[in-house]
Amino acid sequence: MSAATPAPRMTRQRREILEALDTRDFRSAQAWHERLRSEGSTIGLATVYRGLQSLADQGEVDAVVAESGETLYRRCEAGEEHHHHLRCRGCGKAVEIDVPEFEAFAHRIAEQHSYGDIQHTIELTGICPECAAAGKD
Amino acid sequence: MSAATPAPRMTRQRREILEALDTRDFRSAQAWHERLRSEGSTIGLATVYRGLQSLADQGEVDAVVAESGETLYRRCEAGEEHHHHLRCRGCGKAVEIDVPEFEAFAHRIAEQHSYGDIQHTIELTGICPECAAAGKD
DNA sequence: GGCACAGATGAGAATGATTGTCGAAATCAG
DNA sequence: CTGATTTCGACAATCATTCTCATCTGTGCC
Ligand SMILES: [Zn+2]
Ligand SMILES: [Zn+2]
Ligand SMILES: [Zn+2]
Ligand SMILES: [Zn+2]
Repeated sequence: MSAATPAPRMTRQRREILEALDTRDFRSAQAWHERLRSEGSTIGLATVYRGLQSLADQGEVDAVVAESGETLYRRCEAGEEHHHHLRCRGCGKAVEIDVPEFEAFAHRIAEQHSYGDIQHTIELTGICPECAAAGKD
Repeated sequence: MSAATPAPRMTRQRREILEALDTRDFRSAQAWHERLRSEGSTIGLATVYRGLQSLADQGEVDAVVAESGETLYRRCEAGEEHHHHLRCRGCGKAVEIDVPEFEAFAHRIAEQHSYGDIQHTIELTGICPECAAAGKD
């Protein structure tokens, strides 16, 4: 391995993105961008996309693909382990869930079928109490 | 009840789509369209999109959203129960898997957090033996 | 501090998947 | 067959995301 990832520079924009990611909600890149702008930042949309992707690669943020096909992001607990979510389709609020024994199950199944380089997705979505009360069903 | 779903008409195009869906692979709407065209059909792209979506609503085909955000489709066994897949990221080939007790687990978690209208996604992806041999890793 | 430069930014164009529009063609009840 | 309704298909329009490229800015070095 010749190219160790060349640590991203800490620019004003990157810092702003990190600071904006304070809520526990999953939001789209465009939504985070809007928020940053509404708080006075002049950051560009492309920069938000690049920043969030880079942070996701580093494991600093979680990224999930919604049914609509758009990618949603939220800050991840520092150095947290691999995990899954129960996410609200209305507001993006999510809680982390533990799926005991699933990791092992996945590998067993993969081996049975001789599939390699396994990845898995487990996402639960629903409507949170607040959104339900607001009539989003 | 005024508007009961007005059963879709069986047109030549709809029949062609069903016939094309003979392999066990997950492919994009565009890929299925290409195949239909290459086999002489004059069906339009929008029609393929509409048809696949309609069939997915009826449960005739499975639809999954890939990491890229594009939606992949494949015929589902007739009247089959809700299920999940182990899919090859190289060629789309998939096998259906059984995830015992997960359905119950999902509902228990949802109730603990008072989330309603629960849906869940479990997808395993990997590289199948053929694709691995072809060097797609 | 001051310099050099690779990496980062931002405005806007480009892309690519999907959806909308609308006149023409097909389906189906009577 | 006839007319009401639905579906087609070509193509324009959307929308999220990526690319281009001229400009700016951390960072390592003196
Ligand atoms: Zn909510
Ligand atoms: Zn996991
Ligand atoms: Zn299936
Ligand atoms: Zn394969």
